[in-house]
Amino acid sequence: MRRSSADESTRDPAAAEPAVGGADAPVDPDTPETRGSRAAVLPAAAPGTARNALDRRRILGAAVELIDQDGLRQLTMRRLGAHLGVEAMALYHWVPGRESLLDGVVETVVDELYGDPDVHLSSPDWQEYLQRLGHGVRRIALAHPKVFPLIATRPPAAPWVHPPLRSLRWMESFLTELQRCGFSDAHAVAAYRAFSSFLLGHLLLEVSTHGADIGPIEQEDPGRPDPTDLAEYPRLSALQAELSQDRSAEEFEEALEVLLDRLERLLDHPPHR
Amino acid sequence: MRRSSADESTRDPAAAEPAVGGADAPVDPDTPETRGSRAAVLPAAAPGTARNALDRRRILGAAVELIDQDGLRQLTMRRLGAHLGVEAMALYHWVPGRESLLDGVVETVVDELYGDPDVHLSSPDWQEYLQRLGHGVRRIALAHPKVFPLIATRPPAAPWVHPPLRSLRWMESFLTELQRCGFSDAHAVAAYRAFSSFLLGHLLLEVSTHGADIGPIEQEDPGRPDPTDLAEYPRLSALQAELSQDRSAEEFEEALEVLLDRLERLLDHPPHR
DNA sequence: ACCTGAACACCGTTCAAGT
DNA sequence: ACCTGAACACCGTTCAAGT
Repeated sequence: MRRSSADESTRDPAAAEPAVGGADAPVDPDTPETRGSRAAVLPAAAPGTARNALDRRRILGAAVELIDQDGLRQLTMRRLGAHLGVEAMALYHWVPGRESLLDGVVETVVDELYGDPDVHLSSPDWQEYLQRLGHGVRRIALAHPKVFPLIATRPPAAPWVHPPLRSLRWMESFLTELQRCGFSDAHAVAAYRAFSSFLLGHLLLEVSTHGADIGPIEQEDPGRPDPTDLAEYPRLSALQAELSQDRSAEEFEEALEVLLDRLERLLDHPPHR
Repeated sequence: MRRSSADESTRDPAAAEPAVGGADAPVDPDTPETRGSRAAVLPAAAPGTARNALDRRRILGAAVELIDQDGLRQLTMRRLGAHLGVEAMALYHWVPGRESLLDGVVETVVDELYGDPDVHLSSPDWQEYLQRLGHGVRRIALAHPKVFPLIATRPPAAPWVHPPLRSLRWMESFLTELQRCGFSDAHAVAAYRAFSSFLLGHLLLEVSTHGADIGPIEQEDPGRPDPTDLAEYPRLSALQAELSQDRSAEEFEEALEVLLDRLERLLDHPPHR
């Protein structure tokens, strides 16, 4: 599955143009050197010329890779350095510290939305816009199930920047689209919150079911013979087959439809102010 | 700072009666000694008799306290030991390790539902049941905003044990109530998943907005003058007032109503098998 | 039975020193 | 300009030893 697709810095298979490092992409402002190095180092870097050219983007890519593989707990400055063929201390030249590294990981993964050919910043129909956006975010969550809890729980930059979108550009796009289609100020914001909440709940449940974890319990502990002794829970054991089924895809589809219907009804009501 | 406030085990100011340690509260099965010590040590323990009686419950209570105060990252075996007036290594007699400690923290907080006089395991009306249950979970999330991300993201014991309920007993109760009211197998399970997803999304968004964090960035960094430069985002800056408002309570109420309506419609449709 | 001291392997991070 | 070595303070965890 998760091939070594990130290795040759071909991290955005779809969008060759703006992608992550677009000039106006919101970047972490606290590392001034990125501004210069980004445009210069990255597109050049012929493989073979400078073998171990370290830079912020390569570091973040490797960090995502490590979390995808081994989980968040295994992402260590020292391990990340080793993975990149470098001492851990070299990373501090490109990243202020581990916390900021995790912020960068979240930003990197969320920014994959820009590379998704099925998601657009603008669309004639707001319902199609939300459909595509929702499915795009879902694809990201499923592609990085061990990163998603981080996306969901990292403290937002501002209190109104919600997970899982977490991006000023997407917020701007979201609000613009809906207001262009007739949503009032209050209703556009309400829609943004309802949409975020829906995505967050559904996708966190889905990746959590798929065995995502924050931290490594990975190992099957043979000492504990399946802690689920259902003897005392008759309803539960009767429904176990039903409970074990994974209907996530259908449920997502249906809940999204319900949400869109609900939002559509907002359009008929006058703004409440 | 970290006073000895937990020392006299007066950890539940509000609920003096059943609270966390009801006799039949589900306890972590992997430490057999709890079964004995619980009933014996805790209710007895006249303050002054055995000053530093350590046990699993006191440890978990102190851990919750520390996370509530200082955040997850500050919860360290060594700090927790110090908080309890004991060397860190003493904790390993009552708890297998840090991971299991965190599981216990989640269980402890979720079990506060049993002490909530407004939430019942059974109710004549399934809608009232879900209303009370939902509000109970919300109260817990707001009471422990720094624990809730842990509740939301810890890997579940079984793939069908979802956050945020995370308890076989509540699952059993949930399914029993709905089936008693006419929900089919498939519909009861679908309702359980929809309800979990709604609670998870809404509450995680709410506590995340309230500045919960997993890890300590707590400090206001004066070097970074508010990273929100909205110059390039006209819609966003126009709606900033709207976005800054906290309508969480109303939104919760309304979304819960919508969910209940949606579930009610399930009752009219024949089970799809 | 319960706790401690000392030790081990591993963290994140700083900083002077290398090239 | 970029990376390394050594060091510091702090982790989780083990285990023999104390009482």
